[in-house]
Amino acid sequence: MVSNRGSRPRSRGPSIEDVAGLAGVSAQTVSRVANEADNVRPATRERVLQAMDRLGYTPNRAARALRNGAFGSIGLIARTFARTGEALTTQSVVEAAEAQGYSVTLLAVREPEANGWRHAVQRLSHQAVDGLIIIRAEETTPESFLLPRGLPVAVSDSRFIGYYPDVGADQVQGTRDAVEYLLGLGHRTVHHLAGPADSEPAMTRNASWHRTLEGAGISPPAVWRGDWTAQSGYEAGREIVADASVTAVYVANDDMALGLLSAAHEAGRRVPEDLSVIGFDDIDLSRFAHPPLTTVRQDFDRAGRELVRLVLQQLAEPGSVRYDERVLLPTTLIVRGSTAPPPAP
Amino acid sequence: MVSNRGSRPRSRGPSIEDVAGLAGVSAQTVSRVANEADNVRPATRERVLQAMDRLGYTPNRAARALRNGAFGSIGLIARTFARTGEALTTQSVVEAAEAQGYSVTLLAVREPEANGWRHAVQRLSHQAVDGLIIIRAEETTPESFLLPRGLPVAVSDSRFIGYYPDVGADQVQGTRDAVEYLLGLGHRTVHHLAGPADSEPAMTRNASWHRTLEGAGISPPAVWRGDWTAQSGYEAGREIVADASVTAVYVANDDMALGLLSAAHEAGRRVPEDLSVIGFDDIDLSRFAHPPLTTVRQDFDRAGRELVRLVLQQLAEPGSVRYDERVLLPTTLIVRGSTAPPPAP
DNA sequence: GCCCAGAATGTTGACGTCAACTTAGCACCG
DNA sequence: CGGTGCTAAGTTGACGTCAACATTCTGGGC
Repeated sequence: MVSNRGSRPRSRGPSIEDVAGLAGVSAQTVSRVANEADNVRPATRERVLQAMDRLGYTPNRAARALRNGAFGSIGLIARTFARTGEALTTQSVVEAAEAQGYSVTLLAVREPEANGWRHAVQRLSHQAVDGLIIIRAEETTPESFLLPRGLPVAVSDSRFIGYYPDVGADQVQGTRDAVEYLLGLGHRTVHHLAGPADSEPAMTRNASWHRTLEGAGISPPAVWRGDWTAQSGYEAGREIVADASVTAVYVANDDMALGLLSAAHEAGRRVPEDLSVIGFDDIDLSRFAHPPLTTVRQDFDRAGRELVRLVLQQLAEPGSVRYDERVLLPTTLIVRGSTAPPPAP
Repeated sequence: MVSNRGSRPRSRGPSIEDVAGLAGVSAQTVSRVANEADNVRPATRERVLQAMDRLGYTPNRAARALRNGAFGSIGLIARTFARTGEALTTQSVVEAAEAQGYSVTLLAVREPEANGWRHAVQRLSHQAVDGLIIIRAEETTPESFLLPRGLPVAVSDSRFIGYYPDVGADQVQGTRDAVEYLLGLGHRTVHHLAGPADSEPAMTRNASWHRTLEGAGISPPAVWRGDWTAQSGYEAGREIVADASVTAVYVANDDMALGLLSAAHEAGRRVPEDLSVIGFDDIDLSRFAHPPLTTVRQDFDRAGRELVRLVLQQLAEPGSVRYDERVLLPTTLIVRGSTAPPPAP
C-alpha cells in the first residue's frame, strides 16, 4: 500500500449519533430503524426517518463491514473487462449480485504473470470482499498464489478449474457440434484456429476438435493460433485463406472468426461457397456479419448468475460447495450463412 | 437494506493483534510495518513480516476505511457494462484507478427511470466509495435525485453534463468531420441514423449533423433512430437501403453502422459504390467489417483516465474542480472502405 | 391503584486500525 | 558517568455500527 490517501480524512457525513440527536432517541434506535427491525413504535420510526432524511444520512458501510465481518461486495478479477466474453460475464455477474444485495468490485490484473495475480488477490482478498470470482485466469496457475482460507471463490474459464468450483460453457460438446456439423456438410476435414495456448477454454476447444476429428477417422491438421482478437484472426486468416485446400475452419471465438472473414474477403475467397467458417460465443455482431456467422452460442448471462450463486452459497453455508464442482452450461449451434457444403473439386 | 447477510459473521482472518502476538511486538509496530513506516528497526521489521506471512495476514480494509474515512474505491454507475462503449470505458477506468491504488465498484442501474438511479446512488453513495463516476446516464436528469454533498463525481456522455465535471469525446467536431467528408466526396446530402432521443451524445451528434448540413446550405432530411444496438441499426437499415435516393449515411455509432451494412448486403445494395456509411467509435471489429468501416474514432482509454483524474483531484483538493468543467477529447476520422463518391446518376 | 408481562428504548463494548502521544532504549558528548 | 537528543517501540482512544444485555415504559388484569 503505497498511496497516501487517507492522510487527511475527507469530511465525514452524518453518523448514526447525529441522527439520534436530532430525533431525540438513542443511536441504537436509529440503527433499528435503519435495519428495519419491527420493534420500534411507528411514531418513533417516523421521527427517526425524518431526521435521517433531513441530514441525508446513509449508514457507513465501512463501520457495518467492520462490525459484521461482511462487506456486501463480491470481487471480480480478470485480465480485462473490455473483451466481449469478459464484458458480458461482468454484466451478468453485476446483475445477479445486485439482485442479492451485493455490489461488485473489479480488479484488473495488469501483469499477466503470477505476480500480477498475486497482487490483485492481495488487494481484493479477504478483507475487502465477501467472495471472489475469477474469470479467464489464463496466465497463471493456482499454486502460484494462495487465497485466504475460507474466502468463497468461484471461477470461470480458467486454469483454476479443479481447484475451485467452476462455471463454464460445455466447450467439448459445443465444439463437437460445430465440427460434426461441418463434416456432415461433406467437408473432408475441418481446420482449427485456436485461442492462446495458456487459455483453458482455448485448449479445451482445441482438444475437443482434435478428438472429434479422430473419432471420425480423420487425422487432425496443424492448428493456427490467435489471441482471441479480431486482429489475430485476420492475421491467421491471411495464411488460412491462402491455402486453397482448406474448405472449413472452426474458429475458437467469434472475434477471430470475423477477422478471418475479413481476410477471406480481401483475398477474394468466398464464404461460404469456397470456405465455411464457424465461430464460438454468438456475440451480437455475428448475426450482422457478412455473411452472418454460424457459431456456437454460449449463455454468458447464465454463467454470471451461476458464479454469483456459487459464491453466495459458500458464504451462507461454508463447505456446502465442493471445490471441484463444475457447472456445465449447454451451448447451441446457431447455423447462419457462413457454412455450406465444400466446393466441388 | 433487506438482505440478511452478516447475521452470522464469517470467520475472520488474523488481525493485527495476532501478528503482534506472534512477533512479540505491539500492534502499532505491526501497523507501522504494514504501512511501510521507516522508523522500525530492520530486525523487528523482519520478525513482523515473517509473522504476517505465517498467519497470512492482510489488513482489514473495513477497519482501515473506518479509521481513515476513505475506502480506496471508486464507484462506477451505468445502465450496462456490456455494450462496447461502456465496456471500454469501464476497462480504462479500472486501469487508471488501479494505477492510483483504487479499486472500482460497479453498480448497474436496473430500472431506467429515476428510481433505479436513485436506488443505485443510495447504495453506492457516500459511504461505500470515495467518489463516483457516472457514465451514459441516459434516462434521468440530475434533479431527480440528490447525491451526498461533498462526494466527488465525474460524468461522461450523460445528461448530468453541466451539473458535474464531464469527460467526453468532441462529438460536435467528430460529427462535422464525418459529414463534411461525405459532402466533400460529392454527396448531395447526408442522412443520419441517430441514437436514442434520451441520450446526450446521441442528441449532440444529431444536432451537429443538423448544423453542419445547414452550414453547407443543405436542408437536413428526416433522421432514423436506433438504440445503439446492431439489431436496431439493421432494422433502420432495411428502410434506409430501400430508399434509392440515399447515398450517404452518418450513423451515430459503429454497432448500428454494422447492422446497417448487414441490411445493405441483404438488399444487394453495394457499399460504398451505391451507399457510403460512416460510424462513430472505431470499435475493434469495424476494421474487419466488409467493407472496413469508415468511422470517427474516440479515445475511450483517455476518457477513463480523465474521469479518474477528475474524481481523485476533487478528493485531494475539494473545490479544485468546477462543477461545469468539461474535458473534450479530440476525435479522429478514420477513413476505410465504406465511403466513396456517390454513384453516377 | 398496583403488579406484571411484554414491548420499546437505552447502555455498553467490541469489531481492526492507526494518529497522537508517551515511554523506553541507545549513542554520543563533555 | 550523568546528561542530551535521538530513534524505536508501546499505550490510548476514536472512527460508526450493532448484538447483547439492561432498563424503562405501556397497558391490562385484578
